[in-house]
Amino acid sequence: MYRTHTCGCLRACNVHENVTLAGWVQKVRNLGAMTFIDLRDRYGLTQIVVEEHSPAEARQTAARLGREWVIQVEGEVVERQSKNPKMATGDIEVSARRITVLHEAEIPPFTIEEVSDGGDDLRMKYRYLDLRRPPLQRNLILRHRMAQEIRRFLSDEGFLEIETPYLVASTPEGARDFVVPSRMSPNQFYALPQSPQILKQLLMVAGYDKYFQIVRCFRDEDLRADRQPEFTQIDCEMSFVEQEDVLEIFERWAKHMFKTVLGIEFTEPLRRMPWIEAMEKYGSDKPDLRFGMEFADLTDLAKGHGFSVFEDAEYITGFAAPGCATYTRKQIDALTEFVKRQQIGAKGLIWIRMEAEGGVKSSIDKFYKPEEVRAMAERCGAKAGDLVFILCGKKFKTLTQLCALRLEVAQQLGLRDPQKFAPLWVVDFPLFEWDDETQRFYAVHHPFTSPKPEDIEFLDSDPGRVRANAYDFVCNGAEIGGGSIRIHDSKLQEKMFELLGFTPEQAQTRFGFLMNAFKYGAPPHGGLAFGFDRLCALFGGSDSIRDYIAFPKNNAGRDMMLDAPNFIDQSQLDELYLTLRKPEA
RNA sequence: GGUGCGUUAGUUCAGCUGGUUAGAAUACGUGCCUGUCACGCACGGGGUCAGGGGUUCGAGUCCCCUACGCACCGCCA
Repeated sequence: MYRTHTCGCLRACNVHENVTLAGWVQKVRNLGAMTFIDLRDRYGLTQIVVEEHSPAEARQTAARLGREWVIQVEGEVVERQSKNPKMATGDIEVSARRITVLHEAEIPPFTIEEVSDGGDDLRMKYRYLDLRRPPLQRNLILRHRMAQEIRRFLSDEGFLEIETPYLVASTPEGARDFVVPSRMSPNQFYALPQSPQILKQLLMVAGYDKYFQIVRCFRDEDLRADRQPEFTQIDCEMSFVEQEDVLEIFERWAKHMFKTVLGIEFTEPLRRMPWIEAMEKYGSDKPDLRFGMEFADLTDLAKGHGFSVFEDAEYITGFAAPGCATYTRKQIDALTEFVKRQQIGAKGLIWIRMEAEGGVKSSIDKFYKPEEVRAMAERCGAKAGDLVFILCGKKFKTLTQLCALRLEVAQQLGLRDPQKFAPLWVVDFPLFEWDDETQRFYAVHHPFTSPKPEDIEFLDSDPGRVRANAYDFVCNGAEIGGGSIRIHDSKLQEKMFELLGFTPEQAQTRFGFLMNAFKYGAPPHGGLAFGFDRLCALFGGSDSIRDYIAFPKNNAGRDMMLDAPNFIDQSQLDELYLTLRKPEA
């Protein structure tokens, strides 16, 4: 037996017990006649002490130990002469009788402690060492607990966990597929699923009316801090439900997660915000509601005074930054530069300062009377001491730009508190989105999303006006989940394909198996999927999902530890009838 | 496809308007130390300044290209 206890469990009540521990040497402190060793496993740290009266062999072994050596220690639990209140095991230590080296270790490339000195790429390359650190262990333990709670809740609600295949057929539209060549069908390819969307709808046709799966999904798109090429979804689908049923059960689920995992209770119903309201008040379909600073439409107040910047604009909107009237010219200039950066693209930033003494000062004083400026500021909800920011231009572009500014200001004011949670549903998404470049409508969600019944009459006359039975679960400015009620009527589905510019033949080739399945009796159904990695990062209070995935990929989609992707042998290529081509220079 | 920032000791970083032998902290090694827990003290080893090209009497420092990393825009039905 390698150990009788773990490195996290011994307490004062264990004093005088003879124990055997095993783990990694985190640190050795040699004081001459006595040596202290911090021994680590995933349960914690226990201090080992080797003293002058300890057996000579134990003293000799202790003298040669290095960081990260794997050792086994036999000894007696003793009360410490000087306790360490910062350690869970700080009241005791193990006086070593025998130390066995199970494996020597090279000097690690970075320190493996609570706070590491290693940079991102080094920690990624030696991920197995980084994973020894308590913060990463806590993250993976959190992930495990969340997975357990998800399964418990959904299983109790009657959902069945059913696996769907990873080798499926490629369906263009949507994200780029990862593709897998088939040896047995030369020149043909499987695709890895972007999500089990169609398969879960087929499960509904098959009569499994409550399905869920914690499932890996694959998308060959560029990455971000919150985006990985393979990621995990909590994928759910239900039959004989309307939007209200789906929202009800998953709102209870979300509250269950907050309560059981974080101990946070939401007693009120979650806010449901129509998409258009989210856009007009926050400039985003995933508003961060941890703080206010709502936008106000100033178009009518601002126009008609001969200020050409406003006269030429389609939409004028602003918000009040609380307590920012004291911002210096330099700070405002920096924010102006921020919105003018290429990635945001505003032409300029207009400001109104509501001075604490009651005066009003603005960058547009030349064009407006003080009471006109004050009226604009007050519509933004500004009070004395606040600073109002205004942008103008094309409506949705301006709103998006102002959203970036709102988040930046909130960041500077420390309002994006990771310990605070502001969940909500965003509902009533538009069904279609017009693309200027290709001059056609695209499905905002996917082509199986059902329109709101009351908007079906506009499908032909004004497609842009049609709202969808689609919904997103949003928290702290991040889209955590989303879904829709699906179309189960084949006539309506055909109409959708037509509006999206598919010929009946194209629709048949791409989605024929789903359409054919529907012919045999499709129940009304709908569902949603949550991004599990994002949910873990949200609960853990982090913006980056990488630290919640045991073996993540880097910015360029590479696994720096395995050095994947990589070249394969010519014999493997031959077997697959593949030839390679040099990338264009 | 694009933008920004970065790459100097094992590691994290400093190195100003170009100018003698490139520094600090930490890690590592050796010695001393009986209550440390960020142990302390002393000494020591450790550098292709990412790679290539250019400007210059002279480049870690300025310019160009390439590679790599991070963040973002596009993209992600």
